[in-house]
Amino acid sequence: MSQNKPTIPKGTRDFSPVEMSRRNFIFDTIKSVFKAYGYQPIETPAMENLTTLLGKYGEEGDKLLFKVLNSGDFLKGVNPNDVNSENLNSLSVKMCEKGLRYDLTVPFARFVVQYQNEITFPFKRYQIQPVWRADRPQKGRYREFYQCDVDVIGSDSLLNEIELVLIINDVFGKLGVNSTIKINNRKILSGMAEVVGESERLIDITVAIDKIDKIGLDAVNKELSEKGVSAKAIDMLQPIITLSGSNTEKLQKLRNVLAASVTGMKGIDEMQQIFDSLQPLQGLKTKVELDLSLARGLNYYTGAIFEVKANDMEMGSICGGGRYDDLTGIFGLKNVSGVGVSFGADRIYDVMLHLGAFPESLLSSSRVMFANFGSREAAFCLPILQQLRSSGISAELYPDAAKMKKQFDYANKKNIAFVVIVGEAEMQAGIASVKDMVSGNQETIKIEELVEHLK
RNA sequence: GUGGAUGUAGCUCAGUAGGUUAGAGCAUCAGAUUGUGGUUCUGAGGGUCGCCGGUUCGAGCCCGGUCUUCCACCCCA
Repeated sequence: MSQNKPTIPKGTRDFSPVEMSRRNFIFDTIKSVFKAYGYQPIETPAMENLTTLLGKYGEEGDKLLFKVLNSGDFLKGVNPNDVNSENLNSLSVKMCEKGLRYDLTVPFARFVVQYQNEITFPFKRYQIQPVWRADRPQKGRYREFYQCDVDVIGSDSLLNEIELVLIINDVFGKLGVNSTIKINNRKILSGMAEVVGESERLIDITVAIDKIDKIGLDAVNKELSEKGVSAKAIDMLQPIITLSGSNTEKLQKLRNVLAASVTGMKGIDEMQQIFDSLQPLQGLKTKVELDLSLARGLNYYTGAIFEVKANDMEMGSICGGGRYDDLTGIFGLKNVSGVGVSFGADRIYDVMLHLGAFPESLLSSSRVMFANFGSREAAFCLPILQQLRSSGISAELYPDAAKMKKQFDYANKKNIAFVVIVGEAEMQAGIASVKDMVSGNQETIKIEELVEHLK
């Protein structure tokens, strides 16, 4: 018997009924939008083979993978000489053949390759499940959190990118979260690196300029220099990093700068096409802006890159994604391009809570509670409750014949809209006293008219 | 992984130079009110002061370690 207080692991959380109703509101909203665009759900296991996960998220990502210790003799195959801290990676692979998934995209790629003959392409799927990262927790960062992924795989068309923008717009519109979609293209970034003669440092360059909003231009230049980017190249990068104007103005300027790069020009064309298509779509509440400083660390992106930030609260990105031309290639299926985004439900929750964006109605459970006066009255009420329920009115009977004060208190705390009182007198007369818990008014209703009255 | 803060009742926090039985508000429960909540009044319960160790006659307070949460970096949803 442990005397210690029960706890849960660092960075994980329990969710109360109130929190769950809010979380479900987010999940249900997102799901309804995904369905409206014809996406179908899948699920994959919490654990994947470690070989599926390793090497997909960069060096940093590998470190953040939770590994699952083998069952039984996990030291089998481990040479005592191998046990030292310089050898942690190969050691952990010997003792752990499974790991918790780090995101939903890589398991999805695995899924697509594994079931390629049963899938109809283009395959539009959504997936809402938790993922785990051994990160150090802080604001908006958890070790267990939910991602809500939508992806189309098996189609090169830019219509998919456009559709994703519309989905993002719909989701945040329905949730009432003002946000901005930042969009960039990996090909433009490649073109930049190519034009300044630093192609092999693409990742370093993108990671550095990704920070411009946070640390400023000077610090970005310093970081570039520290990463070994030549002074000349940094100089050439300046007009690109600090590019301003409308989306099309930016693209125009870029055409001049990147004229020498075939890849870069292709990226510009792609972006132009996306913006042109979005132009005539009215009612797009969410701003879409070309942001060249948007890089995103995941190195499997090859085309468009998306990131969504909440306008009214400081929070990391609440949604992100992009196009990956060859993610399935590493699992043996070549030439299949996909594009998708992932909504961070937990961050969206934090933003909505901060903004007070959750509907009040989420707090109530039943619409109606019947007061309990004893077994005879309760028995009389049960059929009435069933009638209400079958009419779509959620109703409950207080389980004990407790004091009225206690029963009303309960209804009050649970935000129940009406309390129905059927005691001896009401039973005799075939009526019910119905109290509106918001206004405090109470009226007498015939039992037969209850359903109609409470709708 | 690096650096910094934090931890006292269910919650939000007091706690004076280390000195008897550690306090408040809110919440909970009971009563005032035997068929009426959200207002009021009265009373009650609830804490090994995150955990482990050290210094001291004596530690909530000082020291070391550890864990949690939070913040910055790294990276990211």
